[in-house]
Amino acid sequence: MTDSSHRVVFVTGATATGKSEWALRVAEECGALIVNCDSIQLYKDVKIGSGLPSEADFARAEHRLYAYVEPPQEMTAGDYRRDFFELMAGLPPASKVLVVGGTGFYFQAIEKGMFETPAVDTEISERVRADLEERGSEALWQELNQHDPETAQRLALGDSYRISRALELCRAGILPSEHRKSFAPEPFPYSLLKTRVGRDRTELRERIRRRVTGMLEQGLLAEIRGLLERGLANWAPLASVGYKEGVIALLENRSQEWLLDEICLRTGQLAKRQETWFKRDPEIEVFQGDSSFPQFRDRTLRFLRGDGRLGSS
RNA sequence: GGCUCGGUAGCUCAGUCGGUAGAGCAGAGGAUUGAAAAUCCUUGUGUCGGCGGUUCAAUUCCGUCCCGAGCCA
Repeated sequence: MTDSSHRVVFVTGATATGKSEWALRVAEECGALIVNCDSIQLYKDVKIGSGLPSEADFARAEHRLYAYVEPPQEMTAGDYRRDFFELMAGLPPASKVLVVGGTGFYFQAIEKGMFETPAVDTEISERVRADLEERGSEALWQELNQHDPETAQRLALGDSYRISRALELCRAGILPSEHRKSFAPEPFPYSLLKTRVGRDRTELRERIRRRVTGMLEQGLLAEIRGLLERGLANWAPLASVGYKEGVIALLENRSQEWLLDEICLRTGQLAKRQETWFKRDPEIEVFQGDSSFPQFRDRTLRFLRGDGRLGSS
């Protein structure tokens, strides 16, 4: 992390906006490296449903952090951050990097850093999960409120996910609210440009439908069946959009039409959440639709070549 | 053609023993610090199928017509 001569562009955006293709074209032109920032494309053996780039696309530019995590291993934002900086540290000086993906939380993890909390015993987290099953999220919220009222107040009673995590820390003797308070984001160590590929909602829905149709034709269900046969039903990626619905389709014997509609619906909802995340950051430059690709291209190329910004640090 | 059951929010439906109506889903907006493609939060006025009648008052009762499903001819 000491070499700060790399130049990094975040290419963010909702799923199916076409950000991979945009990044690829820029990479081809200037020899940039493409780094994944998608929480599912990190994993091996979830090619079709995660929308992993094709072999042909992989051949167009150098790609990193794609399909490298072996099942049943699971990643966290912290793991991703570690892998990202390890990769960056190993690059030749003055590398050009395009970080492409739709996982806002992971972009945040590399840009701003994470709270430094010690690892929690798996025993404790398993206990919390079991308690959640038995007693429900409100009961856990009550317990959290005993330990750390400040954190409890921030969380909705139904937010089982965050309540569990916070309670886990409390039971391990850590106060989440204190970590939050003492946290100071460390500056990103490289020159950074943040972009987002925007897309009109109706157009995006059409693109999603086309893409999901393609996934089904390529054999999404067969891919899922294979994963289930390997005993991976509880593996995190199988809970993601496309896989979750596919598992239900297999178990409940649903029709292809049902599955197509269901995945399109859930993907659209995912896209909205992704947009909400990225919209929050006013530093992200938005490029709306195909007609603004030329501007995107100029902006990113100039930045990567180092003549786009005066005295950037 | 006759009988029966339906026609209420974009969809599926609930409801009003007559005082102009509400859930789930969808949609929209938002949150987000170690599972994040996850997990949550906020948000519901619509000629209650059309037209007539009864009534102070009808989406609710009555008549009739239209549409859908089923049964009988």
